[in-house]
This record gives sequence, C-alpha cells and structure tokens, in this order.
Amino acid sequence: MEDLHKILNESQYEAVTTLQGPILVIAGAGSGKTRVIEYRSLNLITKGIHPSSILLLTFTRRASQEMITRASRHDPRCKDIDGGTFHSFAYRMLKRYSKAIGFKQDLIVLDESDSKEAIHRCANALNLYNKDKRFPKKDTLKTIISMSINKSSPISEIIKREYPHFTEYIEDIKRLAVAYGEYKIKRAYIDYDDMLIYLKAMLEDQGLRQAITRPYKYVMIDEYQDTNALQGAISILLAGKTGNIMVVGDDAQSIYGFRGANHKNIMDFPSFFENCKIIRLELNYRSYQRILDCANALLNTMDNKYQKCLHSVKDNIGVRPNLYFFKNTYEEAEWIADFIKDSLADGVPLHHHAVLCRSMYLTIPLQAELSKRNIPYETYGGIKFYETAHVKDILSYLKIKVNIHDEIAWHRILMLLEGIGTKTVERLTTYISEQSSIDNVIKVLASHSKNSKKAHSLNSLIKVLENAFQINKNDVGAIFDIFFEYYKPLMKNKYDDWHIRINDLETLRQVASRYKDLEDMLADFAIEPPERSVYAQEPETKDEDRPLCISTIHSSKGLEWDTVIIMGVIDGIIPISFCLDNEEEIEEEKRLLYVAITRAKKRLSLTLHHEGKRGGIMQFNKLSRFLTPPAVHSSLDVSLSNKEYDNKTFSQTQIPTCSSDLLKKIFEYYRN
DNA sequence: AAATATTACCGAGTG
DNA sequence: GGTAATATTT
Ligand SMILES: Nc1ncnc2c1ncn2[C@@H]1O[C@H](COP(=O)(O)OP(=O)(O)OP(=O)(O)O)[C@@H](O)[C@H]1O
Repeated sequence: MEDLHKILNESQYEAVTTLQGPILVIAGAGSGKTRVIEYRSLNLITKGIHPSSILLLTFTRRASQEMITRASRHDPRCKDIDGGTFHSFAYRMLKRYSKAIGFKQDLIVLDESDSKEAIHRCANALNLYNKDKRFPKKDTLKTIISMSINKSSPISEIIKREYPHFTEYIEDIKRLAVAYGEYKIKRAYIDYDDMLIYLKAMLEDQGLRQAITRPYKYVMIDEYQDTNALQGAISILLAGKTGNIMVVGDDAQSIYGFRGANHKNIMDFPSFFENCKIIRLELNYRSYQRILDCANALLNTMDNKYQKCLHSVKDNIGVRPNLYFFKNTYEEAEWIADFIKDSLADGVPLHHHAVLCRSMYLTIPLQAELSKRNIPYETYGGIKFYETAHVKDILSYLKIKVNIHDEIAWHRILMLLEGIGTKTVERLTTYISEQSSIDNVIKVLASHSKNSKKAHSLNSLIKVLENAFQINKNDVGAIFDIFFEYYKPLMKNKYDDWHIRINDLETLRQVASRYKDLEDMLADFAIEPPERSVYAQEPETKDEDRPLCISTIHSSKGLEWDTVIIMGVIDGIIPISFCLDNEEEIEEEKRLLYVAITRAKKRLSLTLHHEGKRGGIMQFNKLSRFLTPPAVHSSLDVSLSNKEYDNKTFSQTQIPTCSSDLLKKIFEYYRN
C-alpha cells in the first residue's frame, strides 16, 4: 500500500488509522470524508481483515456505489466488502431470516406505487371513502403513514403538524395504518419502510442480532446526516458492544428531511458511546477557492450553529462562478447544450460535466437540445423508469410467475383486458386468492370466459399463462419474451406513444436476461432499480465514452465533476414554491443549493430563465432568494450574461404590437 | 350495473 | 404525463 501519510492529511490519517472504537467524522463538503472511508477500508484489508467483515452503509444508491468503486480501485479485494444502502442491506437480512421471523412464504417487495395501491385497497375495505368522499387520497395517506414511521412520531402528531385540515380523520387514518400493516403481513408484502422496521426489530432480538452482526467487525456509514431516526437506531445496534463504528457526515448537507432524516442524529451520535472520537476535517480538496467563496457566503447566511468555512488547498483559485440569465427555458437549454459542446472541444471529457437541477422536468428542453447535438446523456433521479405504467405492467406478469397470490399484480394484469373493469377484477382476485395452484387459477379464469366479450381477452391470457408456467423460473429471458409478445398488442391499444415505450421494454429485457433468478430480479428492481438511459450502454463502457450526467441535486450527493451547471436557480424552484411557509424547509432548500455548488471542482455556472408558467399562467421568474444577499451575489460573476430583466421591461418585451390584421388573414385561410 | 370515454386537475426529492 | 372525478355508452 502507498504511504498513507503522503495521500492523507493529519486528521484524515488519524481517522484512517484509528481502527477500534466509535468515531465521528464531521466536516464540510469536499474535505475528503469519503476518502477516509475509502482508505480506512483499504488499511483494514491490508492489515489482514477479511473484506467481508467490513460493512459500508449509506442512504442513497449512488453514494453507496461510489463508495465501493472508489475503494475497489486501489485493491480488487474491496469488491468483497459488504455494503449498499440501508434498504438493500435490510432486505438481504430480511430475506435470509424471513423463515426465522415466521414468514411462511417468500417476501414480495412493494414499490412506492404498489404500496399506495395496497393502502387504497385497505381504505376501501374499511369503507373510508363511502363514508366521506373528502377522505384523503392514497398518495397523502401513504405520505402520512410513511412519515410517521420514518420520523418515529405518532400519526396524530404528523397530521396535526403537517396536515391540520385532516385532523378530523386522525382516528380513521390510525385504523387504516393498522389495517395496512396486517394486510402486508398476511400476504408477505414488504414496503420500503418495512425493511427498516424489520431490520431494527431483528437487531433488537438477541438471537437474530448475534446472527446478523457476527460477520461484521467494522461498520462505516457515509452521509450520516441523511439518516432518519430508524436508521440511526439501526446504526447504534449494528455497532453493538465492540463499538467499532465510524460515521461520516456534514450537517450542512442534510437534504433528506422530507424522508425523516434528522441532522440531530449526527449531533447526538457521540452521546451513545463513552469514548467516541470526534474528528474534524478542515481543508477542501475538491474545488477551487472561488467556488468555495460562493459556498461559504451561502453557508454564512444559514442559521446553523456549527459554523464551518471551506478552504481550498488548490493553488489555482479559479474564477468566480458565472450566473446567466435567459428569457425562457429554450434559450437556457440551447445555451447549456452549446456550452457543453464548446467545453468538449476544449478537451474536457463529457463525463466530467454535470447538469444539476431541483427537479427533473426542468431538464426536458435541455434533453431535446442535447439529442439534437448528438450529445449522449444519462439522467439520475426524477420519475423512475421502473415506475412508469408499461414497465409496471410487464413486471406484474413476472410477479405472478413468482407468486400466484400477488393480488396487486393480478389487479394490474386483469384491468388491461378488454371488457373487464374494477368489479370483475375484484371478483376474480377474490377467487384467485383461494386457489392453491396455477392450474386452478386458470380454471377460475376459464369459468369466467364463457359467454360475453370477455372471452377473447381472457382466453389469450390463459394461453400465455399456460406457456409461461411451463418454463423454468430461472430462464428469465424466455419468460420475459412470452409475456412481452403478449403484452405488445395490449400496449399498442393503451398508449399512443407505444413505440417509445417498446424501446424501454427492449432495454428492460436486456437487463432482465442478465438475471438467473426471477425473484432476485424483481427484488433488485424495487430496491436498486436501473436508471433509464437514453443511449443504451454496455456495462463495461470506457471512461471517455461515458455520457453526460444530468441529475437532481439530491442524487448528486457525494459526487463531483470538473464542470457543473446548476440550472433553474429560480425563486419558486429552489426554494420550491410550496415550502415557502415553512422556515425549516426553506433552510433545507438552502442546504440543497449548497450541496449543488460544492459538487464543482473547477468551473461552476448557474442559469435561470425568466419566463415561467405555472398552471397555464405566465409568470415572471426571479433569481433565487438564496443568491440575492450582497455577500452571495458578489461571489458570482454576471458579466458574461445577458442582463437580468426586471419584471417591467420583461413584460414590455413580451407584448409586441401586431402590425397586420392577423385575425382577418386567418379567417381567410380557413375559408379557402 | 359495469365498462369506457372525457374532462379537470396538479405537479419534489429517495429507497 | 398521470390520476381521479364525471359523463356516456354498452
Ligand atoms: N488528502 C487528500 N489529498 C488529495 N486529494 C484529496 C485528499 N482528500 C480528499 N481528496 C480529494 O478531494 C475530493 C473530495 O473528497 P471526498 O469526496 O472524499 O469528500 P467528501 O468530504 O466526501 O465530500 P462530500 O461531503 O461532498 O461528499 C476527492 O476527489 C478526493 O480524491
């Protein structure tokens, strides 16, 4: 191994070489926190510790990938380190010990929309909608129930605090939460929150804790500020008696409050142990000072108690981040696409660029411009590929193949059939749930396809099921093909844009056929779903061919690029308009911008457009309030931009006079 | 009564 | 672009 002193500073060195006992590393962005984890793993392995006795956890998928790939670069043995997101780890344990817990059948993972569907069914079963049409919708119900779990606070609290207008339904919603819990246990359904709940419960059980923690001698957790109460408790339990746990984080980068993350977790960590070592890292190894000046200015406007200041070690101080104003989204998109093209010509490789945004829909015009210029890109975050209707449809067939009692999957499948609607589906799923084998299920379906026009569609479904159930569960590709061929015509009826969706499914097929086991595939799709890639990529793409990264700020956590463009720094986008009545949420938005700024190594540009539409009404977009304080604004360079419009000149430019009689002309046009 | 077509509404971020 | 309420057809 290289000489650690050469590649680490004093504080990092201390963190890397302290192998026993609890450690908290708390430090600003780009100060080499992940690097500490990277080299500490390496150090442990060099000392003869077996990689599989190291556990690396974090909250987001990308951060966890980053952690493991970085370490593996130095030593291939690091690939054997056990790690991933809290959820994926929890699922692995749950799967391993589900029999011990008392589940009779294999677990079925519910993704977010499945879970909403299940809640909806439970609400209907309790007649909550018949009583009162104004009962909250399934999305709201899911949010409330999930928030209560992730913040470890009672449903009544959540409703009083965040949904006071639903106070009258507190008792109903509590009943619903209980019913939903029972519903899941009965059917071996597991939603994302359950994974954490079960993991914590398993760790609180003597026997299971032994079994789970025994293999791990060293636990490290990155981005600890993003953990919620549940994950915090899990971390402490994993540390166990040895207390060999290192957590790493930055309270100024806490951006997952909406998922129940609480930066108190990181602050309180030392109090759980008698001998916790706290290490602070002061130097920033990532960015040029000019970029950090901007980040610091923003940091200074935060009302946080733990003052930090970022100092770059780079000799080159770089240039101030540029701020660019545009008239509308299209000009903004064109400019960004051209900027990237120019930057490429200057020799900066494509994958060293990133475009970051608050929400993905802001990048749609940009994606169009990039495609025009043949610039390949990959999007991270936003509407998930695997949650689009057509993907969920085809996955439902596969789910049935794994478990014929998955009623949520049956519901989807049957609803696709001509002449069959909610009522028939309810009847059918009830019968199906009573059957013990696929043959009997098929008989049920057949008995319903006697007379009516249901016959045709049901019969073709029956035929497909018969075929698919002959094939071995491990031949994922073949099973997929059978269902795909069957689904194609249904999809063409259902969607006008089926030709695009068919491409998605082709990609899906490719990914799916790499699996040896259908069940593994389905679990992976729920827990670590593949991102939609516009330009299909081989798994082993060379670095220089890697596409441009377009990412939400949330998903960019822990990553870095030479050149970063943050688009849409608009008041109402960041901070997002519907959080403006809540001080805490505004602070979180500010931290979000801070995270975005500190992703850039060498060059940073911020863009916004003035012309905005909200609900069909034109409005004037102003610069984000986070960038207007003089100290922050002066850390930016606006000299390269068009000048900022004010509302008045803008509306004047918007309504030019019309010099010909247009209406008359159009009237003529229609007459001929 | 049930299925299907139409309209009206709303928009985040993650696993 | 998707869902839920509402109108219309079968
Ligand atoms: N001692 C060092 N010498 C040289 N480069 C370093 C050193 N420490 C960190 N770096 C580099 O600085 C960059 C940022 O490090 P790293 O990603 O570990 O920071 P981080 O604290 O995890 O940041 P964030 O909080 O944004 O996730 C990386 O490119 C890393 O290689």
